[in-house]
Amino acid sequence: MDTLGSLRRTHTCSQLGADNVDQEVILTGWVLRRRDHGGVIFIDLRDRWGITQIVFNPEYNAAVHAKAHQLRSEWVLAVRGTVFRRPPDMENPKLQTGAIEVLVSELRILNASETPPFPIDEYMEVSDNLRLQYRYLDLRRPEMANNLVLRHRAVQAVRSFLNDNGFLEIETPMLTRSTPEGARDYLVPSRVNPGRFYALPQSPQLFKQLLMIAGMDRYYQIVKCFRDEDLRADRQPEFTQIDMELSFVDEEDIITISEGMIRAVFRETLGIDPAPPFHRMSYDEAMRRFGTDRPDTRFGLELVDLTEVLGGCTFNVFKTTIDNGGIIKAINARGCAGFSRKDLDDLTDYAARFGARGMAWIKIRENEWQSPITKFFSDQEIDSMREALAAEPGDLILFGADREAVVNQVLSELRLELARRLQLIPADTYDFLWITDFPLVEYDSAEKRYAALHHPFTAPQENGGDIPAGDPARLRSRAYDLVLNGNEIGGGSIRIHQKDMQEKIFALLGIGPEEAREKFGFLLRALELGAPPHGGIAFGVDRLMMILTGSSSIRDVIAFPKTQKATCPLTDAPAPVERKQLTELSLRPDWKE
RNA sequence: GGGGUCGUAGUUCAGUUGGUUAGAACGCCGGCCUGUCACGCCGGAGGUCGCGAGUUCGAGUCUCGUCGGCCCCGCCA
Repeated sequence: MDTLGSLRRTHTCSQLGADNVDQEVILTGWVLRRRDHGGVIFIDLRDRWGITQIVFNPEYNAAVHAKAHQLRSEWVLAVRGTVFRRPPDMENPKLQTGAIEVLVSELRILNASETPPFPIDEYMEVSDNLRLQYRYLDLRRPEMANNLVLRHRAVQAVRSFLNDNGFLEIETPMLTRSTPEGARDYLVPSRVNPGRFYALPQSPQLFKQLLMIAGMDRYYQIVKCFRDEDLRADRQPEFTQIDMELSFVDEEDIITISEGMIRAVFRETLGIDPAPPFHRMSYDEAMRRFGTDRPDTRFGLELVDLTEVLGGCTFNVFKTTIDNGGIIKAINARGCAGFSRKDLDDLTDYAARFGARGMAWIKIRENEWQSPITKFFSDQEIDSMREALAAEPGDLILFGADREAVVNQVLSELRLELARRLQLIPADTYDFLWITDFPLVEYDSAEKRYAALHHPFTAPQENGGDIPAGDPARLRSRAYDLVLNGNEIGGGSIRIHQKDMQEKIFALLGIGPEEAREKFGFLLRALELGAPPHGGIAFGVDRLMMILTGSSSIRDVIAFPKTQKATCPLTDAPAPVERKQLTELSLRPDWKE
């Protein structure tokens, strides 16, 4: 084994080209592959930046060539050599450095490597568990390394943009207090305060509001947030937000700043310029047309409400649904009348995953509406449906009939599934959409109370002063979400900055004066001491990077992510602790060891 | 808490109605090879079929349980 000594690389493995011919260079990196011809040996040397072919020729340097025979995958090298132009027919257009190669005159083996447990190339899919167990090997793969590079560039673009716009980057505590509402907290026991617990922040929400009250005016932070809920392909227990808050602003200011920031990110990463202003749509319109508050507007297949049209129909399922206060909506799947029985069964099964108890359909033929349920509709009802859906021969109509929430969820998911199957979603399209005018609260039937749709500090729109008169569900909030290709990538609101209003909202949410004082007393007090009007927004970095890199899982843009059971196969966290540690924390275990 | 799916060589996978000695490719080891670039040719090693029960003359294959990966519902203000 050799030492690095005073050898320092002169170039990375992506830098050398025709301009460097005849130069003596020093490269460092890992052995990606060796091609040993008995005589000449070729090694693809890899570092974070790229790949360069290095050559060992016995006629040029017999001793170095002999030494190179032992090289194996993932050995760590430093080499000194001369850049040679490759003969024209031996250039490798697949390599950035493919015009040249480096003929090695000095080889230092800095470390050997056992045969890696999986190949460090893009040609074989490796199981997630193995990848996470050897994440440091997984991250050597250019695809993964490039994801981290792109993430770095995105975050730097954010910092640069916000710095240029008068923002201060300020850190907020990771050890804070648990608050009601929202997700389950990760708790941290306090050693010096037995029986008391910190919570890891679900977001820095209250601290950033306090920073506004402190007069910081414009704050941002690229910050970890923690939520102890079950994982998904786009959800990790710890995730990163671009969190910001501004004083003396309204919705338009936040939207403008956000659009500028997103634009900077896209320019610096993909080289794409998504020119503001982005489209906007009210929550009500999104729910009506797409059945979701984060519609993917890259394709059609919109939902059409047929409740009125079919109010008098004799089809018992529809009639009963409407009589019980439910709704009927439909999607016109254009040109899909040729779907087989199996296609329709598959779609019905898919719909069932989201709560559908069935899925009625009609195939529009030249001469008839082909369906088991056509006979229940009058000519007038058929005409009305034809008009509402713009139905033409060759189309397929899919129905949802249930409570409004169920119909919307089922049909919005069905819409996405149809678009995937019919390949209606254009690639490399980035469709931004602001959703505005959210409801302030929604009724939680399980808890039998109203819950904040966004969070309890979101300001109501102007008539909010009338609370609790009238139907709380009709109140709109000053919240906004940014949706990109059907993914919620950011959300925020103008906050309540007056104590009276905050107390009213707490009351509406069933948080009594006593609980409010105990849990949010510090906020209410701060609101009494000169709180400026303020608002903000937070963007999910991981989800944004998922879209920018085209990844199918959030794990591919996080250096060390967790499995779906929230474990880390690399460190084996979470792990048992010494009994003494628990004792110090005044915790007594009651689980089986 | 629930549903689905997968688990076989280092890796990715195949393995027929339950039936002889569990295969392939890549990788690995050895040999040959001076222009390859996912080099090539020849040879070789490598398996508690996730784990545990059960059914059976016989289980990689069937049943039950269990552990783990992934996807989803619930959950995620």
